[in-house]
Amino acid sequence: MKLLQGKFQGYYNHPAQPNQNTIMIKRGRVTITDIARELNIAQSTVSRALNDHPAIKKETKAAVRALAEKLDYQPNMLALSLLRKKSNVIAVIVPEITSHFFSAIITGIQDMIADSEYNIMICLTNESHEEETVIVKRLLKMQVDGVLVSPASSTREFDHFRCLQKNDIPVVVFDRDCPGLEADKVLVDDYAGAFQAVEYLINSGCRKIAHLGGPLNLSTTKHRLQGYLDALRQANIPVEERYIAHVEGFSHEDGMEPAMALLQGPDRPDALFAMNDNIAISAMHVAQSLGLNVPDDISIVGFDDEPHSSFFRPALSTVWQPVYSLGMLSARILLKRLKEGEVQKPFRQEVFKPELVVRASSKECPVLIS
Amino acid sequence: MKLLQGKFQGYYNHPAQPNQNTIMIKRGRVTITDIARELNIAQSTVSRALNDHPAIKKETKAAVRALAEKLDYQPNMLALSLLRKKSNVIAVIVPEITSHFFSAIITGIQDMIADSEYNIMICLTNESHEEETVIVKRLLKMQVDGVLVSPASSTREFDHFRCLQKNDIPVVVFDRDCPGLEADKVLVDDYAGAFQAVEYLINSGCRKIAHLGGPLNLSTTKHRLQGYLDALRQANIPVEERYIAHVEGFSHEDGMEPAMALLQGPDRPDALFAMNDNIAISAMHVAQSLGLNVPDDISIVGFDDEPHSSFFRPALSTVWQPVYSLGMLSARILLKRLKEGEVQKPFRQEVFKPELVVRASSKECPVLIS
DNA sequence: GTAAATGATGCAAACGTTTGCATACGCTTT
DNA sequence: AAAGCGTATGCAAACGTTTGCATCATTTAC
Repeated sequence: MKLLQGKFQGYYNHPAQPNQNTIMIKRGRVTITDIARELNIAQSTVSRALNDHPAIKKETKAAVRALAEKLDYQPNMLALSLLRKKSNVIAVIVPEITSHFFSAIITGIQDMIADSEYNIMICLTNESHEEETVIVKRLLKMQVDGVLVSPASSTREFDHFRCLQKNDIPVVVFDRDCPGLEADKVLVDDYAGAFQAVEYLINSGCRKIAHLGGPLNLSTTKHRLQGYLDALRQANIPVEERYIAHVEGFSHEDGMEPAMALLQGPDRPDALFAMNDNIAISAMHVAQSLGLNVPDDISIVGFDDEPHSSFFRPALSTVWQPVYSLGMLSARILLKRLKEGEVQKPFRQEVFKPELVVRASSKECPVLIS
Repeated sequence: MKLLQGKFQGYYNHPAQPNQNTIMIKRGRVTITDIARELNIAQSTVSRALNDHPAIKKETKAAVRALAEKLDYQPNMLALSLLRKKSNVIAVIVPEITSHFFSAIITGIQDMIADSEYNIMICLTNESHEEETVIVKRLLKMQVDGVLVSPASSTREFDHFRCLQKNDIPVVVFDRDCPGLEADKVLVDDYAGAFQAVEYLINSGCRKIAHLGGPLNLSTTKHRLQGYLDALRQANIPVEERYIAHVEGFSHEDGMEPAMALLQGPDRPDALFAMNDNIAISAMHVAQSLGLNVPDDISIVGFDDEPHSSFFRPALSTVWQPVYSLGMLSARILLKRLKEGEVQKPFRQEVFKPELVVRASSKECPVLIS
């Protein structure tokens, strides 16, 4: 390997060198200049004709359009984006999309944005702060126009999002809050949802209520824990540390072990409030495999109300969240920001109310909650 | 409103006119030219310095890099894309993402593409042929480099995809086939999966086996139906028209009515093979609400093996599909095509084998299937 | 001591579009 | 006939990069 000798050679043969052959064959995309040449007129005339500029003669317009049609001309958005300094891309950063929760939010976003001028680019962080920052760097280079984000569970500081804002890219935070970050936010009142759920469990007669919670630095799960605690306090029920477990992830498997520990531990709880439906379901599964009756021996309530949750036996009581609307509103707010052109400081903060859905996995409640 | 008088005025004030004020304030993105000006050197030198070109002095490189760092310079990919005629964007066209099926495939695609040079753009068709064609038009304008697609259930002809190919954009079809379209394809042997499932039901003693199928122009559901039919034929069981229903959509709600019709009809079936887990689950729900015992009165088998399917009671027997691998492979094939630079005609067609997962919603089978 | 090689940098074109301004023509008005 | 105006078009700059070639100074070789 003659390394030093051919030092330059390899370099100058870099990807984009104008290899005549390739360029002639490859990428035969027809441009505005092609049409102009063919018709013996200026590019500018072609451009104006295609954009229906009033200063262009009818006949010219007709001729241009006919040829454009015939050659199947497609405008090159890249060129326009460069000129306009506007890529027409909105990025959506989410931890994952396999849960119904995030995929439904994204569907809401999509539907809102569908007939705007924008395209959406979905980015998955896999709950990793590191991947999140890498993604943000990329988006910056890509010159995205706006960003919708629900941070990874491992993210504790938000300088990368501030970096976006510093570059005049509006950021809208949804579902998972970024405390300390000044931005438009569309959140869910997780505290109220959890409080409502636990209050209901108490009213139905449960006293030993356990909680399977999530990562503590995540606003959503933190607030759910707080709602749980406050509901207990309000009813003068002492909080037992051993009734509170923190689950690592958000999927079924993650819930099994903690659920088993709780249910086999001393002084088994008579109710369980899980931080999401997946965990609730695996807890129910564990309970039933231990021979317990749900809800007679133990009431179980989840969070999210995934579409299949009503099909479990017993059907899962859970807290419904307006996922689709949440996506729609987040997108709408971002679109508005983009239209305004990043003036107007005051950030919006919208909070959706979740709603308890009582099904069969929890004991009936003699007292109606107002 | 003096319409004619000011005819031009309004037009010439179009969006991108160089409004001095706005341009000065807005979009203060620092460019390579800024760095060059600051350092009193040529743009080209800055560019080469940043790209570690060997012909640039160490000191120059250091100075450029230092300033780039200080000014937080971010390369503008739009400009590069225009120059290279390569947007570095791969589009993924799917009917929806709320089902675990497609979202898991997308996760596979993402993971494969994550540390390549490409970004992925996800596009939802909502099972609509029209939206699909609109999306393809957009992608063409955006100059995407490659497309992964699973067509909408209402799509019957594929000229829009051919249009992509005509523009040198490689297309990889996954899961749902596009018959007649010449392209790389990554599919699942739905026929074999269905055959296996129904053969198993027969071996377990069922004779009156019903099928809840999907849209007939969709390759996947068509093949599942065919597998069902052939398995019956192989066992010399006559095919009964009244045991076959076609479900409109793919979600729980869509399955309820057809399931009810089947189970309340004359000569109730003793087994049911559904085209997906959602439909299977709603059928199970209907059966149980009618007081039937699953699997003693009726065996139920689904398709997809969604993560929660083992948590139903009884746990759902179903046909597992390698969704994640399917996404990975599709993406890998596309990446390879992109690297090759669209030569080499022969298209690949990969077919994954699904696998029957027997759980409790179907009677045990005395004879082991080889 | 001159020719050739090497090292470091600059110039300018290219990618495809839009758009302010200039131009050219024909017509009316003074 | 000169000035003015409206209509239709062209010219060229701009967006931010990369890169082939030219340039210039310095060193090396003979």
